[in-house]
This record gives sequence, C-alpha cells and structure tokens, in this order.
Amino acid sequence: MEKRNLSLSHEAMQRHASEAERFLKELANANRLMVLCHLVSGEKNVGDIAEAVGLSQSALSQHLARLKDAGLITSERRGLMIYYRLCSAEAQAVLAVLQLIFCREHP
Amino acid sequence: MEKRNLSLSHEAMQRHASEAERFLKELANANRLMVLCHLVSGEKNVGDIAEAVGLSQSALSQHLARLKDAGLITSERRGLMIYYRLCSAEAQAVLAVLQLIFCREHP
DNA sequence: ATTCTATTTTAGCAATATCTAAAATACTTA
DNA sequence: TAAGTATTTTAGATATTGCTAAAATAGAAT
Repeated sequence: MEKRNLSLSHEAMQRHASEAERFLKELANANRLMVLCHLVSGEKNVGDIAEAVGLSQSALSQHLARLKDAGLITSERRGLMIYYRLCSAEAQAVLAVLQLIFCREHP
Repeated sequence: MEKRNLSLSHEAMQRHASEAERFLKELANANRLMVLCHLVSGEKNVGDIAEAVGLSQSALSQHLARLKDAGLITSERRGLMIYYRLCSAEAQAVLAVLQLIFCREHP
C-alpha cells in the first residue's frame, strides 16, 4: 500500500502561513476593512471613500496604495477622479465571513 | 411607508470594524496561525506546539498568552504540563476559509 | 501657459509587534 | 526541603504600522 501523507510538511505549512499572514495583515485594520466594505457595493472614488470612512485623503491614499499593491483592489482614472474597485475573490470570501461574525443585528 | 435603513450607521460600522480588526490582528501572524492550525486537531501542550511550530518556548508562550487573552484558546494544567485548546468558533470559521485559500494542493 | 481639483508621495513621529536572554513561578519528585 | 521540569514573565532591542503636514503629480478648465 502506498503511504499517503495527508499532513503538510513543516516548510509547506510555513509557506502557507506566511502567505496567509501577508493577506490577513492587509485586512487587520479597521479603516482598511471599512474601505473594502464600501467597495463591495461597487467602485468608488477616493473622495467618496474618504468621506464614508472618515479619513484624511493622504491617509486613505496610503491605505489604497497598500491594498492595491497587495492585489486586493485595482484603480482606474476617469477624468479627474480615480475609481477603486475590489478585485480579490479571496478578500470577498473573508469579508463575507467577517460580516457574519461582526455585523449581525442581534449578536 | 416606513423608511427602513438597511445600511449600518457610521458609528456601528466603525465599532464592527474595530472588533474585526482586533480579531484579525490575532490571526495575522504566521506563527500564531500555525499554532491555531495545530490546535484544530485537538489540545496540545506548550512543548509539543513549540516543536511543531519551531519557536522558542518563551516566544510561543507570549503568543499563547495573547491568544488566550483574546479568547481564542483556553488552557488547563494537568501535572507538569499545560494543555491549550481552541475555543473560538469564529476563529475556526476563518481558519477554515484560510485553509481553502492558502492550503490547497494545486493552487 | 496658468490655475484648479483630485490624488499621491515623502518625511518624520508615536505607537505597536515580536523576538531573545534572563529571571521568576508552579508543580513534581527525590 | 532541595532539585528538576514546564511554563511564564520581564526587559530591552529592532522593525513595522499608521498618522499628519507638506510637497509633488496628473489631468481639466480657463
């Protein structure tokens, strides 16, 4: 009988854990979470997001750059404004679970 | 007609986002993720976890204290050893999603 | 070309995270 | 009670985060 190894090697586990860490660090910030939640309902420009989330444009811009760099969002300029949009199915999946846990009306 | 407001107030959203941030910060570390993953299969003592994860006992102990403080794990002493166990359904739910995303054999 | 608006970038600071090394605690066994 | 084992706690060093204020860019309108 072939001996199938169902558990991950330590190296594989570390690799996966590091990837997950990088991903989770992007989400582990209240302001970035609110940004992402606002983008779930469709693309928005920076000014709109800044107002919705209550952040200075500079601070927000830095968060957006980070999220974009991590591949969670994309941007497109149209005229004066730059529109941001969610582009990560993984982020959407985790956001959905978080919403179930933290945004229930009757906890 | 009564006007139902389906969207969260800004304050409620901020509150939920802050809770989610606190929760996610606990998970957003490769070593803590590996600890939690090891505990998914049942309780373990500190030495066993330290070996499995490859951390010094002191470093691990600090992570365990943090996770315990956050209510994700509990501990019980039996004799010389202290056994840790996962106790958060929320953590288990997110861990399960992360496993689907980051621990697939063929990504 | 100059000016205006939207956004980004840079620099610097205060707070937080995470490790190591050393000291302290808790229970067990001789 | 003394010594041994498992674990925690503390102190300190280094790195990362996330803000503000100021300067820089990019495209639009005059």
